[in-house]
Amino acid sequence: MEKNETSSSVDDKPRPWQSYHTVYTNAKAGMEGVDKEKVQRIVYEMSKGSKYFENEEKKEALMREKVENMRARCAKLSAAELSHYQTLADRRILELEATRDLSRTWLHVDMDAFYAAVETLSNPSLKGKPMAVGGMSMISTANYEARRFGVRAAMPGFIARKLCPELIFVPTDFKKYIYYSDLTRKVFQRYDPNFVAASLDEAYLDITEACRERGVAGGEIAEELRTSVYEETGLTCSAGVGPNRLLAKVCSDINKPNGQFVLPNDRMAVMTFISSLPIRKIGGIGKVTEHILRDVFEIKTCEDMLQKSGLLYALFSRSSTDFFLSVGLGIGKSDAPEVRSRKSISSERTFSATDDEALLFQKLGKWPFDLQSCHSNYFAADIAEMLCNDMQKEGLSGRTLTLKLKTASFEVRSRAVTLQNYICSSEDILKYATKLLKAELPVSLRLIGLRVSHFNDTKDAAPSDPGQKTLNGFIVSGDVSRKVLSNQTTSLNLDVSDQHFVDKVEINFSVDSREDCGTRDPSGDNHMEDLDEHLCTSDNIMEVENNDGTLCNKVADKANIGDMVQHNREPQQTEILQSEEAGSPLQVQVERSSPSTASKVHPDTDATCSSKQEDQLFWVDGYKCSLCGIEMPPNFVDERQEHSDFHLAERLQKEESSVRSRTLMPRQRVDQKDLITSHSSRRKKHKPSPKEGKHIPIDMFFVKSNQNF
DNA sequence: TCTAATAGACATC
DNA sequence: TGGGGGATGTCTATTAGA
Repeated sequence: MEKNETSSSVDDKPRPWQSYHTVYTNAKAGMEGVDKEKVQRIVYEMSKGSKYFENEEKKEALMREKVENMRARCAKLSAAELSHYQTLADRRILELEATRDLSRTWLHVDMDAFYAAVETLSNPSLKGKPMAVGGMSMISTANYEARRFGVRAAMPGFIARKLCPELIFVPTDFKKYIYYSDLTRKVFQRYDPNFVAASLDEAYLDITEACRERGVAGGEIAEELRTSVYEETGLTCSAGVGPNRLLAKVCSDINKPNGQFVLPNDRMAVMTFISSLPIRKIGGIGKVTEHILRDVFEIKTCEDMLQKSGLLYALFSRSSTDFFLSVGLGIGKSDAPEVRSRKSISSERTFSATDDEALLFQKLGKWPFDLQSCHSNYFAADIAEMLCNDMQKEGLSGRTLTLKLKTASFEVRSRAVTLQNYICSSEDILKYATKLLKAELPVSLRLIGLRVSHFNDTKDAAPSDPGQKTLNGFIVSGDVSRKVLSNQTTSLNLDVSDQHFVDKVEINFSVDSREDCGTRDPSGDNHMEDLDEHLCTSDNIMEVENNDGTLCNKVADKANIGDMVQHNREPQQTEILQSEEAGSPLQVQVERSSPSTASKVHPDTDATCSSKQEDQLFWVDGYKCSLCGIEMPPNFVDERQEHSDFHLAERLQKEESSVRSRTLMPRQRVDQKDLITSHSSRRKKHKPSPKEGKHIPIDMFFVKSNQNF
């Protein structure tokens, strides 16, 4: 619909790029004179046909659907209903108006093109030249010279280079940014010791007391602060002064760069300011919300929110409506923000899309013993380990693990499991993450992420520092090694902002909190150990494990037993396949096999129970399938078991087919093949959806499994 | 009916 | 030539279990 509207214009030439909505053409400071149509066309030309583009189109279609649904709901509202909702909305507006606080003065400081400015400071030859901080895949910041070409943050480097061929790319260097950020924060602290750092380059200051003590207006303080920042860092910043944080932030953007804007603490002034303010300028209203509000309700400015308050009240949730109406009134938070503790911690990596299952598992976590000599790539990435490191640095343990996946077609999925006990070790994270990932296979992925939430004791958890979270993300994307990350994070922990947080929260990173990490839950019961029992239901196997010292050996033993048993499974084949059809976990059957039998057979030497030696599966060098070459580490017990089962079923089918082929007609042979394929794909694929029902929590799954036996 | 868990979407820097 | 980030929080819808 919108496509049709925009695909032709005055001269009737098709302009398909006009319907490709990207953030890249949005107004941003320094982009006022940009030829938007040119930028849009180049971005479109470079994007079309790509998987990313296709996904964007899908998202666009979904958004249109949302708009249509909402329009339909609007149309269904009767006059009586509308009047009812208008009454409710009017009442709510009065309630919100009563909360308006004009007694405080907030200052929002935003450093101008911070990373780019710091880079120019340390390399003056960049001055006056278009420059971007980042790389070919993504840029973090562009200086104002580059912005004139349409280059901006969050734009892929290769598109930026197309827009501005002379663009200079500078890699991110967070040590520098943290150093300069610390300098700015030292200035901020002089005006508000409890300032709120929103990121490395942004902060909110309550300057009410500073203004009162010195008998000056907010604008004067802003001017003085900006001068101090420049004198002490050589960097410019912009500032906004207003009665609350929401307005102060909007104000700081008005005279960017190196400027400021003061909104008086006066209701009329606020309402006038708000009346023509585009909704997109408000923090919290992004591309999608703007689109919906504009296309469904014709809301373009903040004032329009009040005009359409009845409809908003009718169609949005209470919290969304409250937010929209507050925006319409220019009301924001003006009290000291409560210190929020961190709610989750995560780590994710983007890589070249692959459906190589071994590779995907490898991205998730490394094997718990040294295989470097076997396969150097196994240490290329290790998300579980990185997450574990980050958690340990902050003394966190949590009981919900979420696996995030981005498919080759840019579709984002998440799969979560909530455990009965808290985890923080990389082994535990890897164990559950592997289960979650396994259930998604086969799949081609370009990103894997892990997040831990539901922390052990949120009261004692570290407060979230937006500066740090940003830092983590960019350091990793900026080709900086984990070692650097570690150092920098440590350094940041000691910087001004964090002292500031520490002052406020009295965080306790005591040994106790670390002791809570791992497999022990607050009650003192060790559910994780229980779970291990469920995982490995053979008492005999447990004996072997309990007598064993290290985890590595435990895992390896488990795996070997699985491998060994595999070679003895031929007589049980019918039972195994039936069991699987019934939904029973195959691994349990296998692991219940007698270790004494297993111990007689070595995977590499077994030749006793196969009719055909060449069809036998064993793990070359302990990790590579002898039949198809797929690589799976020994601690991937279940995966290896399933893999073995697959080959076993395949072989049986082959043998059966070869017998039948002597008597079957060609068509019947095809049917047989279909049968195998469908069976095989059914066993591999399990992709639960909200509609289909919930994931069984993993620990519950194993408890149930155990009960079955 | 309330609550917790899950999944996806959206937003920010 | 191909190449489109990472960390975190909030909200909403849906579902299942207590």
